[in-house]
Amino acid sequence: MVTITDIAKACGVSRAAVSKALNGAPDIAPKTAERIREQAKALGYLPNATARALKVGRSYNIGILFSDPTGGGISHEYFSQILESVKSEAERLGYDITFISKDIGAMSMDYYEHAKYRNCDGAVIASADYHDPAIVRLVTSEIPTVTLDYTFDSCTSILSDNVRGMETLVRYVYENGHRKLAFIHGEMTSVTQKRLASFKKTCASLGITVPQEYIRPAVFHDPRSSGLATRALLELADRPTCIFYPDDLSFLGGMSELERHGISIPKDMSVVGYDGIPLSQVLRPRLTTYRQGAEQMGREAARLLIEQIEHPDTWLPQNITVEGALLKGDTVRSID
Amino acid sequence: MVTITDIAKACGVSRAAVSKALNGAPDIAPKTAERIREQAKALGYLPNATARALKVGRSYNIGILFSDPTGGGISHEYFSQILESVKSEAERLGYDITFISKDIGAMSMDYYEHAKYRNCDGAVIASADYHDPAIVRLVTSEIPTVTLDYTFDSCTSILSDNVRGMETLVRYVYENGHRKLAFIHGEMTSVTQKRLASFKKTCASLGITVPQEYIRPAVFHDPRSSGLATRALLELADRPTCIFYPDDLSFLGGMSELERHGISIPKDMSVVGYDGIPLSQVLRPRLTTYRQGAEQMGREAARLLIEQIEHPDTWLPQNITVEGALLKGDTVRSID
DNA sequence: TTGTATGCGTTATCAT
DNA sequence: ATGATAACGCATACAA
Repeated sequence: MVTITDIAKACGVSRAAVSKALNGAPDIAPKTAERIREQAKALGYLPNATARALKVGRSYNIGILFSDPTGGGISHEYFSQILESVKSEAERLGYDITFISKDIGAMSMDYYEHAKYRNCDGAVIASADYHDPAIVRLVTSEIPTVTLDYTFDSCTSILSDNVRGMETLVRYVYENGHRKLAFIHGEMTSVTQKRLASFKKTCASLGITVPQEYIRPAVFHDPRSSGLATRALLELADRPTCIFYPDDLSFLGGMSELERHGISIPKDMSVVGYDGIPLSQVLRPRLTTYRQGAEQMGREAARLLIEQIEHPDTWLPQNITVEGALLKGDTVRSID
Repeated sequence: MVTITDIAKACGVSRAAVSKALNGAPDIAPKTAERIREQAKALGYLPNATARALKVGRSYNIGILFSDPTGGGISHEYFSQILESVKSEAERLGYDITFISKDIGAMSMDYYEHAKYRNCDGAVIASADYHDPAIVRLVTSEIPTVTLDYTFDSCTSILSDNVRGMETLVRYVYENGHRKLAFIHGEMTSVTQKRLASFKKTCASLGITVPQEYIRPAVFHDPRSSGLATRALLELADRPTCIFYPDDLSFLGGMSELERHGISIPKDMSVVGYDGIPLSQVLRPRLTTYRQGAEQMGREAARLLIEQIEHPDTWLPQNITVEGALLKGDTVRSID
């Protein structure tokens, strides 16, 4: 491994001079700096992030925390997209990203401890359970954090516009003549609460009454549970004309259940999803859904986190809402 | 930040004693060690991975490299699954993972340089293009590496059993009476070469002749290109009875194209996919496909990489093939 | 059994 | 403009 000491020797200068030249310090003679840089390149010098981090107290590394109790958090397309965009934006700004988890090897640590252990300059958090004390500890620590889809006081958050998204979907369905809307929701997270509240509120403002039995619980990203909820809805004496699913993937469970009953989409039943993942627009019929701006959310999360890291003095917590867009698709039929 | 120096002071011992006690060194009095550990916990001490890494030359951090020229590498379910399993196995063994990429911030580096910069103890590589000189440089460097779905000399690799997988699919289709098999393949990677060769070989051994026009190029994970390939197949005077798709996701493109032509699956056309991602079994009809053992591949990759890192002396490169399994699904019709 | 001294690679402070 | 030196937090060879 070639270090600044090697370069210093080769150039006949001190290590300090090399460090300055390589970091573009002003108090170094231009031609000397040039000579040093050439020599560094010639020797194949690479800065050592570890040594630098130890010295300057900044690792240029940000932690990313995906916590999903149902396992495989990363493998949901919505999360993957966020991860990918956080990653590329962070890299663009000179930061690497490392996953943060509990219990690394033999040592048992919580998220905060893990982040400290790795000297993360900050952390992006995407969690299904923001009540987890370990998450709260990290968020309320001195480590700069940005949360996704949940707001803590004094912590920047990036929010999907769940309220408007759901309102947009309900209105679209309403405009197509539907008055009997059923809603299958995910676990009772804050996201679900927002969507459910928006669903009810929008229905109310449109003069639609939603019977209690039209609201069914299921599990996010779990087609089976949404399939069961669908079956329950189909067993009702007075069936809905349109079913809202917790997310696009969950719709697939409903789809097969409907098919099993010989019910055609959208001829006999209209449906809408949520998320707008690429998959939803590849299906036939294309799913009517609401696209969350996952890439933009990830990008903003990385950008704001790094801004906070680099300018802690002028920083104020922000709650940014990223707008999505209605994807009309073909699964909502216009009825009279 | 509380360091071993603080603990040393609080306990009235030297920093060395603290270090030894915390690392369970044998040459320290049990009761002293106990006292030190208690004090460490009381003070909320956390080891500093950066300082330790600088000292011992090991970062307990492994790099993971996903390179997919078509962008968003992580967001394909197959890759996500591998990432998730590499991550959890590595963490179980005491390692964190960091993404490695080109061009981090202002500095332009290749993969090798990035890995060195971060002092990665090793790297897991999943690439679509193993001819990329930057990848070759990393693989042939002194950094321990494990490759997925590609074999380099003197480098451990984890391979999906593409040859057997394709053979299994062909035989299954054959047993269901099909003799006119079309094959839509992805980009000409080594994976594609193996699958294509296995397809042709198995067909030959079963006495099936595959006309040139039954072999169509497309792009992995790109439903549109597979849709176009499907259309081309449908325009043939002598249509195939079964179409092989490059992967499960690509099948969706074919599905909508078939539907557009009023062709029902599997009544009028049989199809098979590849990958066996969860999605494929949620679709109706369930896709006939071959499941690659993504979780197992990731786990093995992490396990073998860390074994190599920790026992470089007794280590030999291995090429491990992870077996998959036929998912029969419902998209291959039995014909006479 | 415990402590002292040293160095990992870098940067920052302070002389020169 | 340049260099000597110390320090970041830790682990280890060696001395006591």
